[in-house]
Amino acid sequence: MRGNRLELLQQIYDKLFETFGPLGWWPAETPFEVVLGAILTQNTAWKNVVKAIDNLRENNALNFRAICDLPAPTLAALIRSSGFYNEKTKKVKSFCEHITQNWNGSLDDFLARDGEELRAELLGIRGIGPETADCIVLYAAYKPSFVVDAYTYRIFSRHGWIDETISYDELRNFFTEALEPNVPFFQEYHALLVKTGHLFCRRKPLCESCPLNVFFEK
DNA sequence: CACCAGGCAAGTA
DNA sequence: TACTTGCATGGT
Repeated sequence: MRGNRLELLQQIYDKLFETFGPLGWWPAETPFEVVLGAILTQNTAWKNVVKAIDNLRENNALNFRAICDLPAPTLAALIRSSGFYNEKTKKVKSFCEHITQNWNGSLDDFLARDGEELRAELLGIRGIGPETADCIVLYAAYKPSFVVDAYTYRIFSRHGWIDETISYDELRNFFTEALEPNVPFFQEYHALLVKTGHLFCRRKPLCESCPLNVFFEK
């Protein structure tokens, strides 16, 4: 595949969208649900997160105030299925405390700011690393912040498009330096990469039927 | 049975 | 700065 990076990234997107799209991420009803899901899915299969979210909903706890008021052990029990439940309880609580103490409890105000400022502030909260921060900026605040994850590394390094040892921010820059910032486009691109990784980039035999294999030829 | 999932932080050298 | 380890359930 020759040509510049923008061309390559656009062609990859087009191929994946033609195959799987549109996926309509993030699967959530509210920005707060996006935040919860982004934390709960850290190193965890999404299927197990859905159970936790459903549990919260059934207990009328799927909202900011309820999560703030729930005792930690109770919250931990409700999100048990998502794994690392003690750690994740602390993370969810620390996020809520941050909003309460710094934004008078207004998640809307917190999310309404400039994307880069928001990202930096998110990274200062215990339990929110670069991927979780970018998910919140992109899917909860609707600001263009490209999300990179383990599948992005695998897909792009196995094709020889990047060195697998580059940092998160370097891989993120690989996309944002070439692409025009566009929220729906970034949202769908990340979803398509996760879908592709999930289906074809787990074990090697599966790679044979990956739609991106056409890019190995030219 | 082993291995992995839509990471992150803390500890070590 | 660059590794390593703990966190933990549930699916394949």
